Amino acid sequence: MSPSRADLQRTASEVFGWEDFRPGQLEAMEAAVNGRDVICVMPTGAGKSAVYQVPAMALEGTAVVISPLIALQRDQADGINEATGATRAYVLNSAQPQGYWDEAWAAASRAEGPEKAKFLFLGPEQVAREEVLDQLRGLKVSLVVIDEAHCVSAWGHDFRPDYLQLDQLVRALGKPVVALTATAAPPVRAEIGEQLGMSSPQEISLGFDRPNLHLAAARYEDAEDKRRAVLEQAGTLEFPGLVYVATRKETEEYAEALQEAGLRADAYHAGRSHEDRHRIHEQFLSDELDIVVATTAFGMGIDKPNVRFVVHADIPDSIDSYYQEIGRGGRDGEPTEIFLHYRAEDLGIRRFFAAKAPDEEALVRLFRAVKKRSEPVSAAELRDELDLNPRRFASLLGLLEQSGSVTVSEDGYLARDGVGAKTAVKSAVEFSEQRQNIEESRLEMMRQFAETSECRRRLLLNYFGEDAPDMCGYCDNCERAEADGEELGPGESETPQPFPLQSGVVHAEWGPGTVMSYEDETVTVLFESEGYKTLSVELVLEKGLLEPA
DNA sequence: CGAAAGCATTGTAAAATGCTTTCGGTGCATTACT
Repeated sequence: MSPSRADLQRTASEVFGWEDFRPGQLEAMEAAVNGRDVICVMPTGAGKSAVYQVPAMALEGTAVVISPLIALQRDQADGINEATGATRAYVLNSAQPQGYWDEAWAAASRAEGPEKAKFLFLGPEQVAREEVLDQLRGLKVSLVVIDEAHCVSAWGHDFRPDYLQLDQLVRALGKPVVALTATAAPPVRAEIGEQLGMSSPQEISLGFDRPNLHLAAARYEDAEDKRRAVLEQAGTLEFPGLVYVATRKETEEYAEALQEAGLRADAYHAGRSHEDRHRIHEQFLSDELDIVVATTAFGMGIDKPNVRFVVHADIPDSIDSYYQEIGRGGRDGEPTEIFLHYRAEDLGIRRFFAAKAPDEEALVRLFRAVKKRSEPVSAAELRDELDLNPRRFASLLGLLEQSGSVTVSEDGYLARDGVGAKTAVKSAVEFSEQRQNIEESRLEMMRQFAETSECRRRLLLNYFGEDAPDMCGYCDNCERAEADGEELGPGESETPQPFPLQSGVVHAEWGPGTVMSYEDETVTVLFESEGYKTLSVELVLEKGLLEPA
């Protein structure tokens, strides 16, 4: 029988010392113990870990936790082992000796008791290994947990393509999936569900509003003007704070300039040594640094309450990334300054990072290798045969699978009947182009945030599918409007809103979509296959561009 | 896509101009070296 609400509460209290739950936590836990897939969207610090840790301790068997960073896995495992006073969690990766793996497998196979492993932490790369998957199949598994689940869509396609094979794990274990993330706009949520092969997941979203973050932005024509403004501002805001930039070189340059101004600043990016990265992280946590200037490398797993500002010297690639980064500010609920320094040219480097066309020649070879077999073939066998670099291989195979030319089952990959190499490559390329269109439209939404003259908080909340008042009163645009004596009460906005927010609409060319926001006499619609499109409300009405779905 | 570095041109000396090339993020695992 599955654990009851009272069982969950008792486990939380006895094992972890948590006496009460925050909103959404219990709901998510109950769904999981009752065998339902869950996508749980909660800000960091809202107790996301509890959502899987409590059910995993209350259920029989071992939870398999997939997490993107080994450092993050260690933190979680240490927390569990400390709370339980025993080794209940194991972190498995290539740095561990065989003996440790053996010990973990043995501990997971034990009968329930104080020595049984209740959690195994792995990265997607480990789960993609046949022998690891076989071992997992042999265990009694309670839950499959995907931590930082937005990585599935952000990293899965090229950077860490093994994320694309997680549906194999889900299928092989046949247990409820708990996907956890701090940010996920509707298309990201949809992709998480799809990539993980979740069946009608329950979506639990805790609310995206962070009222203590003061949102503001400024636009520049000249790069040097922007640089000066960033440095000047960073010196006057209350510490500690974060400055996000696009490149490693910029982290070094800004950090140096800030040091020369007498501040305790350092540069953080993935090119620095492990020692430096660790030291900077520690110094930031203990308030020994005023400012960390960082690329996107700095962030996941940082839970510091008193970050007083988050300044972007370069625009991020999407509102999802932006929200994630600014969300590291003001966790203590105190007023926190969030500022975006923007130049239209800065969008260029984001386009560059997003632009990756698949290798058609390699796609042909891979598809032919699958097609010449009448029986399903394993990924490992294909990889050995084709001698492609492993990363590219996984990304191409994922593309063939997602574009529908290759099917995957527990036995392996099989070409779909009647599909030729030419068609397969064509669909894969089209699929990849469509994904890029969506990426481009997400960047376009970020540009809209940067350039808007209306309430920034409303734009953010609408992006995540939440309703919001016309004006929040606590962003630069609202303050300017108030100073100018503008007053926009509800329903008084000049632009007509022909379709309700979040309602379904259909466009003749772009198909079905969802109304996300109204802004400056335009309406933004999220189309399933095209991403975000912004249309003039006047034209929509005049030409009948949208029909209610 | 855009910034910056590298290089050649200009026209008789040095530095300024303009064209071409290069480079740019995120982490796992693995491998070849100290």
